[in-house]
Amino acid sequence: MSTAEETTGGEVEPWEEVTPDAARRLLVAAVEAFAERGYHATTTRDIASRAGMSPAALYIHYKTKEELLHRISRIGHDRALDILRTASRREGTAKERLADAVGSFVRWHAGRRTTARVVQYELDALGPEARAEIVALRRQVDAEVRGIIEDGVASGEFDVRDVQGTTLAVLSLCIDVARWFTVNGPRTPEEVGALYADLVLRMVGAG
Amino acid sequence: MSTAEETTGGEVEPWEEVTPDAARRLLVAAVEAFAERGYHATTTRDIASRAGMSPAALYIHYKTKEELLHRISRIGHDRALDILRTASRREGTAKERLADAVGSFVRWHAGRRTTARVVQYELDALGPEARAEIVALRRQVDAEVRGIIEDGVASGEFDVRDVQGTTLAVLSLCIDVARWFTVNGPRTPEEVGALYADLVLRMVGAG
DNA sequence: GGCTGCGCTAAGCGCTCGCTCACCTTGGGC
DNA sequence: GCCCAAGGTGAGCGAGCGCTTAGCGCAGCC
Repeated sequence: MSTAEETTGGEVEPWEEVTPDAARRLLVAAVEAFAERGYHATTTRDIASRAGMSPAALYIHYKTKEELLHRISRIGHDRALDILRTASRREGTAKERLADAVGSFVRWHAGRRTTARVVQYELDALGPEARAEIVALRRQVDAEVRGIIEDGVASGEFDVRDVQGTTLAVLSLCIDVARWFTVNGPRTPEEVGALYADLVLRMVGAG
Repeated sequence: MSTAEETTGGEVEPWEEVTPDAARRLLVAAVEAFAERGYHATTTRDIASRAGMSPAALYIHYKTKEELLHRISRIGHDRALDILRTASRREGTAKERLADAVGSFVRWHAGRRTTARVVQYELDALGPEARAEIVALRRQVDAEVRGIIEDGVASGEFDVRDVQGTTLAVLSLCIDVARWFTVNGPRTPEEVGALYADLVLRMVGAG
């Protein structure tokens, strides 16, 4: 269990909060389809058939295709935020906390790449209200990383001229992992996490 | 003119190679639409009406909607590669060349964000042969950046353990600019380019 | 053992998609 | 002044989309 936790960057088997079982199967199918082809290129028939059900079954558990994306995005952002908060609020120096935050955040983007891809790149497919809700979560993600960097600057551990710009760059680096990472590649999520943590420490002058 | 060149990261008014005029207007309209809503969410009617033409006019100049994306992606990648090659082959130390490459590459992604967005994020919408052609160009992009980093390591200017991994991270950082940058934001393309060049030099141990 | 309600399916509605086709307009050559 | 190619339009085709509806099978209760 704890091994699996480490390899995925935090969670054993996700979506356990989604019930009943048929709703979860549909949601998992939607994550895979959205990650592979994108939200707009995915049909409700494709999602249903991946879940082993008829097209109409989707509408028993979800009002629209967009509600599926919203649920996925919401749960994914909650999880991402949880990962960063855990790293941010542990004991230790700012350097240790930043390395932990970047390492686990990157492991999540690499290890749970299908989810991360949907979460990070399908935001624009949401309607205005749903998008506003998610954007608020993203601001909290930004605040969490910025907080660690500010702590490091205050304690003298870090040497950063533009805190907000550096925060943006750190998150940017982590998020883009979801775009290029593939399980067929030469690196494991752990290796990428360790490399990126090291690079980020250099970026803040603590390498 | 040279001012404009600097603000956009390299080019004054692009797409000049696309003729005749109607074909260029359609292509520019497609870039805007694809960048705003994504390839699959864009309709041929939307593209044509942005160009001030009827839906059927598109098919006089392009065989399919996908051919439009292919042309955009090809020209955009050529331009991106050109920017990196120019920086890579200028005279100067590896440190200067890497700062120049990252600075101009980032300025292009920020200043010509609509194009960059399509180029970097709509690759999967291409068919197999077209995608293969673009993937080859991307390998050349990677090689150009890796070359500079290898030069810096060889000359002792850089301290990099994992050259390929660091190359990936540098490109990743630059590319993700196209995802988050907005003209309404607080930073100009020049400012982001300068900040990112500085951060990248730190990543390679030359900050 | 019959009834009820829930989860699901088969069929299909209305719509919009990418794309086509028959026809129209226009500017240059003779 | 007439012709024709090039470049455009209006109308619409077949297909596939998101989503709905009528009804089926079956587990649980009396």
